[in-house]
Amino acid sequence: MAGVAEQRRPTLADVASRAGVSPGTASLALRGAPGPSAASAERVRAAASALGYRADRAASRLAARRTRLLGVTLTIRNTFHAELAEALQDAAEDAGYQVLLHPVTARRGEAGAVDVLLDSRCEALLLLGTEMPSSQLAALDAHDPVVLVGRRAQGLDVVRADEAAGTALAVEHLVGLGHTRLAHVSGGSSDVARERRDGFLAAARARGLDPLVVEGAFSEDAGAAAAAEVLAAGVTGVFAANDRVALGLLDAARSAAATGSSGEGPLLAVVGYDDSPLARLGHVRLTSVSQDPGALAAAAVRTAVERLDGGREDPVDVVLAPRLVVRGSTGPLPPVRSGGGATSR
Amino acid sequence: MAGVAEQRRPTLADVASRAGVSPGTASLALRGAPGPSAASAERVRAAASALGYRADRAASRLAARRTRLLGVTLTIRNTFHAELAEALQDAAEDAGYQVLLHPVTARRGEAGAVDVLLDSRCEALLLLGTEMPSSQLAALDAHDPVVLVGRRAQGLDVVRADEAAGTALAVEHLVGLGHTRLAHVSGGSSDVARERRDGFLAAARARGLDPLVVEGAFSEDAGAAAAAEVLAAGVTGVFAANDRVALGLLDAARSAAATGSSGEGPLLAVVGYDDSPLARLGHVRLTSVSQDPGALAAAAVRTAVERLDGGREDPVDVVLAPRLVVRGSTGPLPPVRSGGGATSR
DNA sequence: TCATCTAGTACTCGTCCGCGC
DNA sequence: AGCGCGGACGAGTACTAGATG
Repeated sequence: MAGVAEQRRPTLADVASRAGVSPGTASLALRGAPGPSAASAERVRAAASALGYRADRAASRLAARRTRLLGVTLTIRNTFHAELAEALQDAAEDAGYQVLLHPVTARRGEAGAVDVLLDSRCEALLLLGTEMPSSQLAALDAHDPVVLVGRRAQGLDVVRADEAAGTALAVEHLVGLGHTRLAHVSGGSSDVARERRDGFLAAARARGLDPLVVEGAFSEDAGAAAAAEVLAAGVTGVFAANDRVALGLLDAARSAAATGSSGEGPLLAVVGYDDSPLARLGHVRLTSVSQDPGALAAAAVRTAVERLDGGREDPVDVVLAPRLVVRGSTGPLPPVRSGGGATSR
Repeated sequence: MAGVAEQRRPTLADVASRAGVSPGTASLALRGAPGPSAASAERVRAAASALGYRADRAASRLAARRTRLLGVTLTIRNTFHAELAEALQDAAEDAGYQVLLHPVTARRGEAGAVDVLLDSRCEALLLLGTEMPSSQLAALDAHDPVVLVGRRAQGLDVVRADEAAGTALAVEHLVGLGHTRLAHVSGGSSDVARERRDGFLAAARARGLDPLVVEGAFSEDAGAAAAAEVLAAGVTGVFAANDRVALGLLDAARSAAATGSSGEGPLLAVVGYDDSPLARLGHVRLTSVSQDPGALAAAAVRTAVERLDGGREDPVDVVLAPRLVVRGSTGPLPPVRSGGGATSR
């Protein structure tokens, strides 16, 4: 249905001549910059809207000699990344920047995404959950500020959640509910998984407990696989390495309870990690540690802007306190639940 | 850690002079365009890589008088949109275009996202699951080609999955397994929900069945709420309006089975819709109708490119056949399952 | 003479800057 | 001083005209 009104897009020159001013004046007026008188600014605005003028961002950025663009790479299917990206958008806008998102795809990979961002002259790179080797990261950072979100690296700006604190929150919550037989189903051997496991052990032992650790992975299957051992050990409170593990665990525990002797429903109080959409599912209602994407995003933008506008040189490591989102999957000991799995609301 | 090598980025002119050719020749050589001799092309490439030159995309687009940019709006938290976006990236690349993604955020909304894309001079707009009024869509389309993905609108290009066919696939699958007492838990009153309900009724009746329809919504809670009615009616096979509904239903049915008389596990075969990550969860293994994001993305790009490069004027309605992804949540009648819910693998 | 290659210039569209009024 | 103009500029591409063999 296009076709008809195929005339050339109006340019700034068109607006200027219609308003009877020079392009320079029109540019200032449209950006609300000081200079033009109120009267000419008004005439320019009127002309612009009459013509349906919209500034060409590519041209603006070229002429302005800076782009005010923050490049963001993310694994777009990762819902946590998605939430971060959304929050970054707002945070960047507040700082007078614009976000350029590029997903990491199977075909191009992270390096491909970064290339696009660099070719678009992003002034800084915010990498969500990057898996690039740190030598490459350092090389990038030598040219443009790089901010890592959710991953650590020597000598680079990092914004992350405090894993130990999040873990402690979970343990504290379980203990507060009366659970003393605790277990952790780990996420494997990655940095993050290790931090959570070590944090769990430290927090539990600090409370005089002798907790169980079942080695696992960041998957539902790992959680399900750990269920038998956890139940056999008489554990009542579990801290899972993340929500997926928690989900598998809950599900397996529920099934075991259903087929087993007591028909009382799940006997486990389970805390997850990430506060993913999974945790919010109506029938799951998983208590989970939230990394607060809004706060992480704001910190990431702030970190980049400090480098760009503030002239900071030394790398920072911003560690944010997570918070615990309590839902139905954790209850006091002995668990008082309806047979239906999640607690009644 | 930046700072040190803060010299000006090399430009095409730098590359050209180092290679001893004119900028025009260098430009052609770097793009692999015909013109330069093999020898000069090689010299240009060498100079470029020696200098670490990367063309400025903004400048290129400005000079080229076209951007070859496809603007995509999406609800980034929506995992289906995320999968589409990823597939669009690849499809666009194959067609010689580049995708510019802009998430719809709470703050700016769809109109805001579209504005950014238009200001970036995207040549066409691919809107994923748009909720814009069709008058606005028509206005956009009058200026630049608009392709709607997953939503219908008069007079506009549309790419979507065939809901009726997907529904029929689900019914056929259940009937093929021996189920004759079928039910559908609907998704409410939206267009898509209605198509799925009507498709279900038509497909079931075409097989001489008298199916049950429980009105619901696109949520786990709706699925859980429908469970009692479905079970009481003696239904054995359910087609849920989407995966979330299916999940709620499965969970409630499983709980009912656990507390109820027979300890045999879920008695329902359930088919979902969307083949979302939810369906793939290890402990869920939900049979689901897949809209095939790869195919949708390819069709969407093709549709846009036909308008841009092929000069097509009349709107098309591309309807793609969905496919059924069979997993553990559906089994033959009587269901032979281990007590653990999902079938053993 | 003709195809190949190349240089040079015009151009894209805004923004920045120096200068006059 | 406040306002506004004209033109250079940013980093490329398109096109034309000319040189080469």
